Parts: sequence; C-alpha cells; structure tokens
Amino acid sequence: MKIHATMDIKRAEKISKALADANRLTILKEVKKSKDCLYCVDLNETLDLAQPSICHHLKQLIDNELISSEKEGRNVKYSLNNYVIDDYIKFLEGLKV
Amino acid sequence: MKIHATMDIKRAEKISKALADANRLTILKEVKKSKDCLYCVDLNETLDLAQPSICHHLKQLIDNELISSEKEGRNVKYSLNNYVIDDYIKFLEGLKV
DNA sequence: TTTATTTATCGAAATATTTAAATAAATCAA
DNA sequence: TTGATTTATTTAAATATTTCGATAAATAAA
Repeated sequence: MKIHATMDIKRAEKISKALADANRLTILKEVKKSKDCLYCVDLNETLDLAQPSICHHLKQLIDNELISSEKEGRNVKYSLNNYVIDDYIKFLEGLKV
Repeated sequence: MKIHATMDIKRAEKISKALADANRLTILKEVKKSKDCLYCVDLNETLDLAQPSICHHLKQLIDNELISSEKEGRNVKYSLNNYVIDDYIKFLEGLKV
C-alpha cells in the first residue's frame, strides 16, 4: 500500500499533461484490458505510431508515476499505479464548488 | 441538473489538456474560493499574466465546458461546471485496474 | 458625449510537444 | 557466436501552445 502524496497544483498540472494525449490514454486503457500484463510490443498493434513514439509516451506515463515498469527478459511489463489516479481524483474533487 | 455526456478518449484528452496548465488550475481554485462569483478582473491580482493571456486561459476552460460565463454589465462572471469534473472523474475511475 | 473600465481578438515571437529515422543496448534463440 | 527481437536514446522536423503588445468592442461613469 503506497503512501499518498500531497497533490499540489504543480503535480496536478504534470499529471494532467501526462493524461492530455489520446495515445497515452489508449495505453492506460490497454494496461487495464491486459490486467496489468501489458508489454510494449503489444502497443504496436493498438497504436498507429512508430516504436520510438510509443516509447516516448510510455516514458511520460512512467516519469509521472501513472504506470510502473518491470523488466522481464527482453520485454518490459507495465502496470497501473491506482494510487496516483486516486490522488489526482481527490485533487479534482477539491476543485468542485 | 445537467445530463451527463459520454466521455470518450477524445473528450477526456481535451479536458486533460484544459487542466494541464498551472494558471488554469489556479483559475479553477479561485472560482471555488469565490463561491462561483469570480470576475475576470480579480484574476489580474492572482495570476502573473497579461490580460490577453488570462482571457486565453479562460477561453480554454469555457470551450471545454469546465466553467460557464455570464455577462454582468461590463464584467463577466465565471462559475464551475461540477458535472464535467464528475464525468471526467468517472472516466479516470474506469482506467483503474 | 467623452473618458475610463472590462473583456475579447489578432498577430507574432518564444517555448513545448509530438513524431519518426537512425542507431544503440540488452537479451533470446539457433 | 550470430542473427533476430524488444526496448531505449539521440536528433531533427513538424506541430501545438503560451505569452504579450496592439487594438477593438461593450458598457459604465463623469
């Protein structure tokens, strides 16, 4: 169980940026569909992008801790960090009037 | 009571983009603080931005329906659309594994 | 009517993001 | 070891976003 970090405006801005791309949102949906067992190669079929572009998008999601990566042989497995989404949702709830 | 629209990836991308800026997040916080009675002029003190820039950010929030605007004399009053935030949160919940 | 105030728009510069080709690094398989 | 596969990095071009000065439009106040 991860400790929830305080979500200030700067952090919320970065998470929003990480989510502000259809390809990255599709990756997150694929992670969910794959039940946390998504490999990078699988995304070549889903996304209409060159391999370095996919890599770039994955890096943004990893850098902002929305997903985690784990090496498995020559593959890399990706999984979602639910707690970051939860922290972000809490921030959004706090905006509501 | 507003009818909730289906939130697909394209729509979630646009909302994420609208939220992906510290100035716009600050505007939303100010709207909350003002209890839905925020005027554009008030933001000149809060944000370190020229007036056209503030206007540009407000426009993005309005275009994506995160806030609504209402003319009052020569002022414009802004208020938050809770239901859009709620739809967006529902989309994010759906990403969780 | 004239002047001041508030918000919006246009245009251009500065900055950031997205994309892919080329290439490297790591590991598996023959 | 050699060749194939998977992922990462570098670089550069294309595109998008942010910012502000200038200016316009609408309304209030004198």
